[in-house]
Amino acid sequence: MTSDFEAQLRRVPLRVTRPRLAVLAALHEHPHSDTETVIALVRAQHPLVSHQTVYDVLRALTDAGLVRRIQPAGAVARYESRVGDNHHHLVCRTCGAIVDVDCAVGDAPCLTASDDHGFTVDEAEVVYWGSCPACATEHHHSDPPVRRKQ
Amino acid sequence: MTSDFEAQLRRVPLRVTRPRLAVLAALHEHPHSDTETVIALVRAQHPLVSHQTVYDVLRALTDAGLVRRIQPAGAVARYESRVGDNHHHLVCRTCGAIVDVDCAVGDAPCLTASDDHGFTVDEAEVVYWGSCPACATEHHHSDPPVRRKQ
DNA sequence: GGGTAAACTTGAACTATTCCAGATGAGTGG
DNA sequence: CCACTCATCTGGAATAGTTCAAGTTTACCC
Repeated sequence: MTSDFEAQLRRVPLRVTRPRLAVLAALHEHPHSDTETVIALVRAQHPLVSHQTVYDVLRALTDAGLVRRIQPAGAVARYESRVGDNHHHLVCRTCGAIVDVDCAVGDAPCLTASDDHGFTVDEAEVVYWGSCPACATEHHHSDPPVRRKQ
Repeated sequence: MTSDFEAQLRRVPLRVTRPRLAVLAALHEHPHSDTETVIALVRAQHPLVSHQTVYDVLRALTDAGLVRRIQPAGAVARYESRVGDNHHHLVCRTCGAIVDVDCAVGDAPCLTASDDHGFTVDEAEVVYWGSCPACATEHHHSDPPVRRKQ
């Protein structure tokens, strides 16, 4: 498990450090975590890791393609370690929950705009907005509002 | 033109004020503007309008459905007055330019996820990422990097 | 083991946005 | 047409997420 993450880092290549292994492990077990959550998870094992290091690591891993940054409108950045496919996300407007959803129509149609206006398109990102099962059933209570940036 | 915006506000209903008319006019002539740009456009006619008022107006108009907020990952919020259809956007990774694109497959398929995991989906947002014609041809120069938040 | 660039720590800075309290004014009813 | 009232606007301060910068440590190559 750990050696798997080590191999991922060496393949990129990036130096193998404790903070990077801890971030990869955290995202593997808690997909769609935001930075604050990743910091807490990393510090559970290595209390002395600085927040700046986690920001640096997340950027390095994202640039290297080992993790993917997702940022629904009005929310903080979240990260996931599932990369390489083109899957999309369901996002709950109420509680912010995110779940993966496979691309509905395979790869190709997802990249095809009706008129590309001369753009060179390399990715089509789809976000399905709605309510998760839990929030849909109790939307009349005093919902604790999600912290949103917007 | 101005009376058209006035009618829009009364229909919602929202009070008709100079800041609101100015924001609607600004977005009508400069779609996909960010807040800073809207503030500048409004102040061209009404120099004394505060930035907080523009933020308030944009929120009120968004909540009322007269404008739509769009916020590509890692960028500041932008606004447009084209509402009511479900069109999508092409976004240039280099310069941040945004252009509208009609929904490729009509309405219904756009709302259909391959597996909704129990979510109640009310909107499918599609962002096509790539390079605009200008940036695609000169991507080797020292591109002035776009100010991005991420 | 020693050298070196990459990575980490610490602490401050920055930016977009929001919060707050008080002043103003648009719409309504007299 | 005038007064009332609540929505709206002003001005200023605060917040949160993220980034910048300088100096120290450490992973990797020889």
